[in-house]
Amino acid sequence: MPLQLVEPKRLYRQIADQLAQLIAHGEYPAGARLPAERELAASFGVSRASVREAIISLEMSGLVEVRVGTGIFVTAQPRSVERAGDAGPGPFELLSARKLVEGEIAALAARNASADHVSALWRSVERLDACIDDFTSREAEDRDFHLLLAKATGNGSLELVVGGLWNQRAELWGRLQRHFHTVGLAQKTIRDHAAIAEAVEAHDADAARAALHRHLGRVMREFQRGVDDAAPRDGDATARRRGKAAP
Amino acid sequence: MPLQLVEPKRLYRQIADQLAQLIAHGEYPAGARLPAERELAASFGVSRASVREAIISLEMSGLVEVRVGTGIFVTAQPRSVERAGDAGPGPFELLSARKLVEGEIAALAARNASADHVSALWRSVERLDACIDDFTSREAEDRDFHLLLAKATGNGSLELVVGGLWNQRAELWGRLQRHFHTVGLAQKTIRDHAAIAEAVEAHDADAARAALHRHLGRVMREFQRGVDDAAPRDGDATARRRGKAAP
DNA sequence: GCAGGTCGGGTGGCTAGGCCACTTGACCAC
DNA sequence: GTGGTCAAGTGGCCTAGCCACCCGACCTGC
Repeated sequence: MPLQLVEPKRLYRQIADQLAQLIAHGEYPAGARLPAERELAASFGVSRASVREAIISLEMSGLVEVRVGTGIFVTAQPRSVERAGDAGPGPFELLSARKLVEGEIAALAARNASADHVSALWRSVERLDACIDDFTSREAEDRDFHLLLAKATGNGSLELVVGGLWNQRAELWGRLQRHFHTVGLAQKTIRDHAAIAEAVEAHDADAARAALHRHLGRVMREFQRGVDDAAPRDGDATARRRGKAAP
Repeated sequence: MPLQLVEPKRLYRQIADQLAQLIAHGEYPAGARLPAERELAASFGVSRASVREAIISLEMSGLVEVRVGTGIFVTAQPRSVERAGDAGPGPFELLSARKLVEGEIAALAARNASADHVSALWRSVERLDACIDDFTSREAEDRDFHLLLAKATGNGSLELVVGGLWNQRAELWGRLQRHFHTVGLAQKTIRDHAAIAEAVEAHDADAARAALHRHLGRVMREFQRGVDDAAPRDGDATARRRGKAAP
């Protein structure tokens, strides 16, 4: 029993976390086949049902693809960011796109949000605080906050836009998460979200936009640091170039 | 066995879909408790394991929240405004979302566009002029222009965002057959696109944003006229109501 | 009366073991 | 070579059961 019985969180999440880590660390590269469910169950010391639940959650996150009768495969993702080659948008593009789009969304949300929307935002902040130790639910809560912000604009299309941005993020997830899963970072995120919620509650559009820009700006800087730490040679030059116009 | 044996997709997805429908249709309003897993299993005629998998997928989608020893609860989010016969965002929501998002994209494009990008925009305007009589290629050309504008920002994520907005548009038009697109409208579109291209070429961000706002604002007004003609009652009141908070 | 405890029914969490349908590739006959 | 068969491996799904937890009803005892 390598996993604690009834300690912190649901079993399938622990398993999903561990598998996600293995994938992120390159143990199972994109396109690779994971061990069979029965093997995973044995090696984790859990039942096959729990493994299946974990797999389903990974499937939902787009990290993994299940082919019946064949196996479970790591979703084919664009080449790793550490390699200079890039297919699809990189993390900095995504983050600056989010800054642009979600900044305006925050401003509009500040103008349109109802009391219900505001309290939903605050509840999300509280939930994030509550699950600070659980990587998976932290991710979900983060996403939720930004979706709630979009919802607070009262414009369903904008919700879908933000959802699309988070889907883009999911594609980068395996690469990003290594740099993004410290608790300290999550705590800063809580403060940022709270600042945004506050501005929305005050119906201050400019403050909301600014707070969101600060939030994502900080995330960009943190990620930059992560890239520098991981690859002090030229990783950041590559990354920085990717953030500018691509001729 | 009310559910087909080995038909289309995995069981848990079918169950999740049905539950999501029930939630969307207000069968289980926000905050309500779903029937117990065992009951759901019985009523669906499936095993509890499958129900659990479905619940986990709904949990991952943020539709549902599981409280151990207590029950499964619908997450407090009012996506159930199904009433007036429309699911998903309406045309006015989509257009104002595009105004918000693409306005900023136009401004950024004005700052970042290279000479190549600018000439690509002009070529698109010319092509639109050339195929003014062909409804289908006119549509494609229109879409192309807006995608080129996003590409001119140099940010791949923004291209995907605009692509997503046009997908929303495609779905909308599937629902409401009314493509009130006239040649006269297309000619105004050409002028609008030209104005945007001009502002981008001049690297004038504010002018670009304003030109795009004018463009989509005009489209909104035209569409409004179409709605009024077709249904003089309250077509837009519905749309407007959906923009406010849903109790 | 009213705190404070107990207890039991209901709920989700997880395990064990089993059967089925599907995929794949090796093997064999033609 | 081509085509078919067949068996092993895989995920899909089920049954049956025990456990930990939550909560309300029901008792105590002050």
